[in-house]
Amino acid sequence: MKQNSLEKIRHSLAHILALAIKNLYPEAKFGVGPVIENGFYYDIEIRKSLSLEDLPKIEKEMKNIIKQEIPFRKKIVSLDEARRIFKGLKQPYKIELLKDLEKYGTTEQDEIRQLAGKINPSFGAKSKKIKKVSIYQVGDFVDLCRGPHVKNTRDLPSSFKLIKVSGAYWRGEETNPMLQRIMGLAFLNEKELSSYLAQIEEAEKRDHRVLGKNLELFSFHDEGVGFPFFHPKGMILRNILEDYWKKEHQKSGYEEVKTPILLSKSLWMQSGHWDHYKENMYFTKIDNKDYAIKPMNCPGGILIYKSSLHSYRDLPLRMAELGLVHRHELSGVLQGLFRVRSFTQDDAHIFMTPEQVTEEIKKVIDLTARIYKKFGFSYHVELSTKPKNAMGSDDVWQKATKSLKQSLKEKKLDFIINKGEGAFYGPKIDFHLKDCLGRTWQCGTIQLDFVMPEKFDLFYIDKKGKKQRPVMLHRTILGSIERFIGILTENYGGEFPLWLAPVQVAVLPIREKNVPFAKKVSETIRENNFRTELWSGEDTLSKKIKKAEEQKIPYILVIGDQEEKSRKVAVRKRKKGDIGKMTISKFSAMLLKEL
RNA sequence: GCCGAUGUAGCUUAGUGGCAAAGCAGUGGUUUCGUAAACCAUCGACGGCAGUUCGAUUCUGCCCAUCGGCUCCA
Repeated sequence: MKQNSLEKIRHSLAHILALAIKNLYPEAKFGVGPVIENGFYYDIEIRKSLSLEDLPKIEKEMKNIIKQEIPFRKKIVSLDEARRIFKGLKQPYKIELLKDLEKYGTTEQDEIRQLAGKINPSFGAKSKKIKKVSIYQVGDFVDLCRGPHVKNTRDLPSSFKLIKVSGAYWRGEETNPMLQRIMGLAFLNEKELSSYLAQIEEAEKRDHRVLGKNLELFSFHDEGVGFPFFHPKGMILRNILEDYWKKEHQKSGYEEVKTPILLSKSLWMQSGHWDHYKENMYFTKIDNKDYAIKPMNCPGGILIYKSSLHSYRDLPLRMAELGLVHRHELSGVLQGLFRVRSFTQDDAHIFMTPEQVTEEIKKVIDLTARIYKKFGFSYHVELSTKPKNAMGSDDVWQKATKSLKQSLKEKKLDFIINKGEGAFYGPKIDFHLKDCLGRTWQCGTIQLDFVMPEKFDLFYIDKKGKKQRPVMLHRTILGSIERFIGILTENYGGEFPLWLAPVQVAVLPIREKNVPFAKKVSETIRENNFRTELWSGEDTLSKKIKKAEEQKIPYILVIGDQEEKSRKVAVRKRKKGDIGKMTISKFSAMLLKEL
C-alpha cells in the first residue's frame, strides 16, 4: 500500500464501506460517497435504522473485504449503458445523478442550479456535454465514479474507523428523502489515526460548554432554550471585550448608537424582513398592533440616519451598535454559545457615497485584521453572492459584488466564492477564524447594500445641493459577542490571557492569622486595578491552590508568616508554578508589563 | 425542523419491576496547616406526562431538553 494518496485511499474506503453495506443489507440503495476532511462517508438507504452499535459489525465486514484482495476495476461506458447497468442494480439515486450528468455535465448542485437558470442566470456557466462516464467495480459493488481508486483492496490500510451515523438529506435538499450517512475516519497509518483521535479528545477538553460551566461564565436553561445567561465572571469577560471593541471603533471614526429590540410590523414590511426573514422572527402584539423583535439591527440604524438631513460632507457616517438580536433558529442547530437564539452583534452601518465604497470596505478589512490579531487568530475570507430569495435587481447585485471583489483584490486577500450564500439585501464578505486546533468559525462579515437605502428612500445632499442615494455597508467583526466568547474560551482552553481573565490574581492566606495581611495585599492589588479574589476559607493551602488552578487563575499569591515578615508575596504563575517572592509593587509592575 | 443517541444530586459516575449507591462540591464541626484533594458529620437526585403492573427510576407511548450529524447561520 505504497504511494497511494490519502485521497485515493479514503475514496476507495468509501466504496469498501458501500460493498460492506451491500453484503450486510442487500436491498441497499446508494446515494453518494465522497472523501471529506479526515475521512469519508457513504449515504445509503436501507430499511433498518442504523445506530452506533451497528458500526463495529460494518467495520469488521470492511476489514474482511480488504483481506480478500479484491481488485478495483474501471470501465468507461456510454450514458445509455450506465443507465442500463444502474437500472439493473435497482439504484434510483445513481440514475438521478446520470440524468444530471447528461443534462448539465455535472452533479454539483450549485452549478446545476445556475445552469437551470433558477438563480443568477446572468452568471451563466456553460454546460459541458458528456457522452461517456466511468464506473468502478469492486466485488459486487458497482458505482458511478470519477475515480481514481487504488488498484486492489490490498493497497488499503487498516487505519480507518467508522465513527458516526446520522441522517442526511439526499443532495442536501430539505425536501428530499433523508438517507443514512455513515462516516469514517481514515489515515495513512495507525499513528496518524490515533494522533487525530487525540486531537479530538483535546478539543473535547476545551469544549466551551463544559468550561463555561466550570469557570462560571454562563449557563443555559430549559426556561429559555437558546438564550444564554451570563454569570458575573462571564460578564467581566464580556465587558472587557466590549470595552476593547468600543475603543477600537472610536479610534476608527465610528459613533455608537443603541436601537430598540422591539419595532413595529410596518418597519419590517418596509425593510423586507417581513417577506424574506419571517420564519426566523419572533412576534408580539402591543395595543393590538403587530410588533417584531429585531433579528437584525439595520432598520433601527436607518431610522437614526433618516432622523436628520445629511450633507455629502458628513459621509461616510459610521454608526456602530452592540445590538441584541433574536432569531428563531431551528432547535436542532443550537450549539452552546456558537449557535444561540439571542445574541449581540458587534454591528455597524456605514452610510456613504458610491465613490467611497471601496475605500470604506478596505478600512473595515484593516480594522478586522487589527482586532483579530489582538487575539492571535488567523483567518480566511469568503465571498457570498446573490441568494435565491434576494431583493433587488441583478444589475445592482453585480455592481455590489464587484465592489467587494475589488476591495479584496486591492487588499491582496485570497477568497473562496460561495455561490448563492449572500444576505437577501446584498452580497457579503465573511471572515472565518481559525482557532489553535485548526477549526474555523464564521465571525466577521461585510455586506454591501444598495437595496435598503432605496427601500427607505435614504438620501444625502451633494455638492450641487441635490438629493443623492447613499450606499450602505452592514458589518460585524467579532460576529456575535456570544459566539466570539465561545471561540475565545475554546481557543485558550479556558486559560484566558491576563487582560481577559475574569479573576487575575487569587490571594491565598495560609493560616487564619495571615488573613488581615492577605486582605491588605488583595486591596492593594485591587487599587492597582487588577481583578483579585481573597480566599480566606478554611481549606488547606494545597486545596486552595488546586482550586485556583482549576479555575485557571493566572496568578496565585501565597501569604504566610514568612511573607508577612518579609513583606514580600510568594508568586505562583499558572502552568509555571512557583516563580519566587517579590514586593507587591514589583508584582503589580510585572502584571502591568504583561498586559 | 429531519435522522440517530442520551437524560439518576451542583459535577462525575453506580444500580434496580419492591426503602436508589458513591466520590467531589455544598453545609456544620474538628484541625491552623507552606505549594494540585486534612478529618468527622450532614443536606441533596431517577427530565415531564400518560399507559402496563399489586407496585415503574427500571417496561411501553408521547412530550421536553441535551449531544452528534443534515439543513440553516453570526
